[in-house]
Amino acid sequence: MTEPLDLVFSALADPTRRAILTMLLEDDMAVTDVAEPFAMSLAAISKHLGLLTRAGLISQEKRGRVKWCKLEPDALKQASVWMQGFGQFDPVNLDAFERFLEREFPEKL
Amino acid sequence: MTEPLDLVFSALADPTRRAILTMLLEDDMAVTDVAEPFAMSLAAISKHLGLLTRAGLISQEKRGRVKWCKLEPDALKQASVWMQGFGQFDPVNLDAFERFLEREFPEKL
DNA sequence: CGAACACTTAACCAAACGGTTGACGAAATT
DNA sequence: AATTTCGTCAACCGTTTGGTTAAGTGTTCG
Repeated sequence: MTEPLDLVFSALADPTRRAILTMLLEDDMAVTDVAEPFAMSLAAISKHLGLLTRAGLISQEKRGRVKWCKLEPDALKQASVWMQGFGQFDPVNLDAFERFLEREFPEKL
Repeated sequence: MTEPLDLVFSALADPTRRAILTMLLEDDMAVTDVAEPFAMSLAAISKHLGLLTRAGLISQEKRGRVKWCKLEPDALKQASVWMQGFGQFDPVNLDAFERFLEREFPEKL
């Protein structure tokens, strides 16, 4: 019953997890390094990373004894598309943007 | 400690609440009408609406004995902006879009 | 006035969440 | 071989969440 959007949005609902994602924007990181700035146990961070992985927002790959965490921003795409459905996020004007699309990228439509 | 983004994302994490928002996209609705399609009590829906209101995603105005629910899509904006920070959601090309903005709406930049 | 309608609130419940500590396994170092 | 490092797992704990039912508050209508 648990849809992908449920996983993604509830993953994003926690400030620690959003901070982790922001950190991973810079570069891939080991679990220990992800945990370092936070005032909580490594086990807690490990759980957060597990949740982010289940949501598809990051991937984890073990090389040697260190497990690398990698941002998977594509997982945000579906959530972003859902929100776009509510419109009005365009900084300017949707009609003008559509005209722009037709003019500049007719092959993508 | 609870930031606005926490409220918005956790509000969006529930499929019932997302469905309610989608319904309100059509038109403003009374609480009873919002509850009608769902297989749960009116009290449960009332709680969901309270949460959506606290998150700023809807507003409620009582006229007579019926309380009208209105979508407030602006509350999604900050969340949308946060996600945009992870890039790659632009359907086309961000650079081209920025050039478009400068050309079409120089006064907004 | 009294009854029906539109909601909200309170009390309760099971399950999930966010954190802890402690034990553990697997890889690297010495 | 022994030890340290990296990370997960299990058990536990208090709080929050998503639902229930039942009672209560207004508001409208007959």
